[in-house]
Amino acid sequence: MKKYQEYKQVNYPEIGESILSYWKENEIFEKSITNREGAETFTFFEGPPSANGTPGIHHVMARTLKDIFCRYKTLKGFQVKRKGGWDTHGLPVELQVEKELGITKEDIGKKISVEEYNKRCKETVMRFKDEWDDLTEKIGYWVDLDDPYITFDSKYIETLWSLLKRLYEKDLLYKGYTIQPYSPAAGTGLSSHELNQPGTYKDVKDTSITAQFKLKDQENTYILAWTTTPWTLPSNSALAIGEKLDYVKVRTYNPYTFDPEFVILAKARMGAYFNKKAADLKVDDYQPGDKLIPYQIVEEFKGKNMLGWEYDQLFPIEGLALAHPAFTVISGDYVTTEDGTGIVHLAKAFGADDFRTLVQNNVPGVFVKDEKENDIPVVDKQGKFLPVVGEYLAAKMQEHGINAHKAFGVDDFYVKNYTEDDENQADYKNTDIIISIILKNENKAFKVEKYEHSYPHCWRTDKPVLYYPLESWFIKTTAYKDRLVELNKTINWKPEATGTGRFGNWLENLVDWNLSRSRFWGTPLPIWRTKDGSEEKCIGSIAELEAEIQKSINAGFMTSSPYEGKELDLHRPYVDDVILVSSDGKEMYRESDLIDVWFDSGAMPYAQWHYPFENEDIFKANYPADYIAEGVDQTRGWFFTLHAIAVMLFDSVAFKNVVANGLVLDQNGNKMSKRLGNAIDPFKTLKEYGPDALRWYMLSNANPWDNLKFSLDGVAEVQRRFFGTLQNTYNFFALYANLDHFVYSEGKVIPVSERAELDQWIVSKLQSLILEVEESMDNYDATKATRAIMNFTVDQLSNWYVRLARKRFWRGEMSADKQAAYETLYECLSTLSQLMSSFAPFYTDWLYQNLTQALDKKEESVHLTDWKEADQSLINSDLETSMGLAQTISSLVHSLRKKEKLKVRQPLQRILIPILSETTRKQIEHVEELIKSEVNIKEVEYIDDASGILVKEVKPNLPVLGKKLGPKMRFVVAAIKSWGQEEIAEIERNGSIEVDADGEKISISVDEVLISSQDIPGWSVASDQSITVALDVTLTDELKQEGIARDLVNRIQNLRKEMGLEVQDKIVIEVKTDQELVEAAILNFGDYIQTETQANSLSGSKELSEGTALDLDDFDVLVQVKKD
RNA sequence: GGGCCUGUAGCUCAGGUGGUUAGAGCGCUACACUGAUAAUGUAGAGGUCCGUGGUUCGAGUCCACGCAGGCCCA
Repeated sequence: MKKYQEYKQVNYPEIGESILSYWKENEIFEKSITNREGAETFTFFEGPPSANGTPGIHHVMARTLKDIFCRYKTLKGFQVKRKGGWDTHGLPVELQVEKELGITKEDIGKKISVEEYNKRCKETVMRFKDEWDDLTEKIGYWVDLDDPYITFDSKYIETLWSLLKRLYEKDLLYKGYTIQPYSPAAGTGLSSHELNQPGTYKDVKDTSITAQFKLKDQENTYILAWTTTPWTLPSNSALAIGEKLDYVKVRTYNPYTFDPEFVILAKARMGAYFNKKAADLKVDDYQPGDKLIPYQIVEEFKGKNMLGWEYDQLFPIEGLALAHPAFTVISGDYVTTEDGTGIVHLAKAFGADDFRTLVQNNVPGVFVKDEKENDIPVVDKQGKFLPVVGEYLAAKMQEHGINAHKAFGVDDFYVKNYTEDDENQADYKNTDIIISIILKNENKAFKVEKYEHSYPHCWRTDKPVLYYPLESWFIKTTAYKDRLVELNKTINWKPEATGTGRFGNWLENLVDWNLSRSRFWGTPLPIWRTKDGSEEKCIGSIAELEAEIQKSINAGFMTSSPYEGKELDLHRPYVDDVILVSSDGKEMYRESDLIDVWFDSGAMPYAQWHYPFENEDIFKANYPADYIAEGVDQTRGWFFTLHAIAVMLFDSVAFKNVVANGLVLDQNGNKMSKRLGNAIDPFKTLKEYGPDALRWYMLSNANPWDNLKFSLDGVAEVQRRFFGTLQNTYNFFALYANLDHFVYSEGKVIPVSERAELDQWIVSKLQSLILEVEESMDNYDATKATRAIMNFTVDQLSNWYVRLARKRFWRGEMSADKQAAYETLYECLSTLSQLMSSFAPFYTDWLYQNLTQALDKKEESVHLTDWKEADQSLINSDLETSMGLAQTISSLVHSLRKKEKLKVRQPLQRILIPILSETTRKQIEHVEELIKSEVNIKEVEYIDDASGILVKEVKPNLPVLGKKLGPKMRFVVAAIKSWGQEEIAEIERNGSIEVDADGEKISISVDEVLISSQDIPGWSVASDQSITVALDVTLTDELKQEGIARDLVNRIQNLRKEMGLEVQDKIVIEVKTDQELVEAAILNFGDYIQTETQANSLSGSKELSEGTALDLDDFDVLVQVKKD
């Protein structure tokens, strides 16, 4: 009965499948959690995916990354609960449903009821859940799929409401304005999605003005700013510059009034405002009316220097005056020199950038008060100036004698073309033109021209869009900005730059969180208001809602609860049917907004447990998260909303460690897309390569935070090179262990100190590996860990240990040495199965089963084991250095043999190694036997000072000398390079030597130089950084004979194999040769040949007629091999 | 336009705190091994470290400005 299953071939996808069903049958995942009951918790939060599309290969990356640290921490003894989750609300679902139903947003509530529509959304959003679950299982991502949190669930929404209410009570939830695209013709806001419809952007010709803003307290000096929306100029409250841009002050004349003046603009924009032909004209020679206007730069400065400059309000309209810092120069990060003057006019009400920049600089905007004392812009929702501006413009028209196609009353100043006036009639003037003329007349315009540009239009009315302040609900994140920044610094970001840069900078420039969405499928905002806005209620729970409904029924506003006798659903439209009653008995209606879906996911730490309504203990034990991971594109999404809610409501971080992974691109570095056909199907890949190689490839190929250029060849390589090698190593072990009936028995093993040096070495390496993997994983660096494991497995274990130890497994009966070799190899394999199990969960469990099937004491799965700590007493760095030397020396000898065309089978007498220190000598002596057998030589000779043939070389120790000498370095370096053997001997003898450095005497000590051995004169040598090896290439007859004997063994082994003999079969050999050297070889090395080939007899014969002719380089031999 | 990331061999990637001859794997070439065998080993060839300038005795590494690609945001 074989104790260790042997495999001719392994099928990795099959291993994946069989282990998966083993896990399911035996509930291994569940046990990995229940096993750790009472242990310290390690908390992981699942960022919820949306299941309304099929999963891609990049999800394998993200989910693997999530999985590995949870598995690792479980092995380490933590209890790691991980609840799955689904993101179910939001625009993508709605758009998909609209598309499938062939409707638009307008139709919802008309062609289809909101109830029906939301039902469709709910169905659609989980459409691909099965596929997702399938992938999750197949790639071995352990997460609780049976009891996930779902964001549309009523309990989930109830938690959101309670959080919103807490924000509301802390005065952090408010109704404000945000600048949004708005269609005055349709009277409605437009979403960015509506703006992205084809045909929305059209090329139009608008009147553009470069206005002159007069600097305060400076005569005739103006800042120039350009706009394509002159009607926003009365609302100007600041000017923005780019701090790094170059600006000039130019002496010139106004082209309309011919007044002499100084204007300020970006240097790079001068070409657009001044005629080059006028460059040589004298400014003083100008006569009013001259076509060419001369100009002269009188000053140059950076934008930064302009910050804080004050200027006079362009339209000094009574009632629109503003306090400082209005009408000053501020910094705008988006200012460019691509068009205009490099100076941007800002109107708070009519541009999102303007609004943000002004708010950040605490500059007030131009508004008037309505009857409720609210700020409203000077353009109304029909797109028409309020009378306060209208009066001013009308008066100015009179003053300047401006005639138009019609008489303008105070209420006739529409901005854009929202009137139906015929633009072709005589004297047609729109508001922009009227403003232009006024400014020209008042020396406030430097240039007025028609400008063609692309501008968005309302898809329904075809009229231009207005950027306009619309009401929205906000979370006042800015109130907590400092705390958000501060707590972010305690989070361990991988990579760090995402935390300090991308996320940190974003926090530094924080604006309030716009929570409102005008859609249907999402979490409703739980705020009810009276019609006049005098009273508000924020509902924080279902119980509270029901109580309020009861009050409302009592007040007669509702006849019954819409939830009576129905399953509770907090979505629209049901929640919209709830009318509440105010304290003074007025009707209250719900604010129609839904909330941003990012609030849904950012609230998952609380909502997944229905906290605070339930599970307080679970919540408290699992908050904040120790670890989360998502794509770097979530920085301003999930990462931010988690952080914001945690800081604002719990004064805590939501997560302590976060890995932000990059994108998965195709192998050429292009984004994968189904449309381009370069997307990789994860299911197909899994079927072909199995989950382990795929996971391993993704983790080891590049750091997860770098983009991954995904290549199937790369997966294949990992499978072949790494898993293949490991599997070969296991097969080797199993083959011989079964032959020798070896079974590993813990507690009865030979102590490592009593095992062979080679064993001690690999065990030492293994302990070092455990430490390295631990350190990397504790630092959330999986790539480092996987690479270390690969290096150990392939280079150390397989290519060195197994190769050198092979013979110990082969022959003879079981011995202590053999036992030690088995135990050592077994320990390496079983330790690897655990070390690797986080990354390659299927294969390692399979390996673990194979290794432990003969044991009495074992776990059901490698994933249920306890982490085997490194035994640091077994780390022998001296031995590791020795073995390193052995590897280097062997490699050098191999390269010498190649150069001399002497194959390894030909034994050679000796190698010479120059030795500079006793330590090195001892380290090499330690592994001398190993070197000798590895490169097939008889002796190692050491050459030291006493030998008299050692030639040394000296180099400056630059890092040491550099600090001491600085600029004098080059003299000293030159001096040291000129040294011969005498100087080297002197510094070794005296410990120091004096050097002339450009006339100065400098003492150089022996530790400031590096002495190494050089060529041995007359020998063939090879050297590495620190070691030189010479090879004695003399071939004696005896060496030649031994070479022949080895050749013969080699050929006979081949014959045995051709004959199909088993390892243990015995043979008889007859050899015919007329070469003396061959005969001598058979005579002198007959025993060796027989032992090696398992021959019972070996005889030389002159008569042999049949047999195989062998070509031994220099000789021909006839050999006959028979089974005995 | 802004923030952040990346750029090293044909390909995928390593290269604390600046230091002498810039490394690994794959691929390629040659050889070896043939009792791990549809495996394995060894050696070799292969580099403008994206560019330009700067700091320094010394720069792949630090600084500035660019170029190319990417992500997020405008």
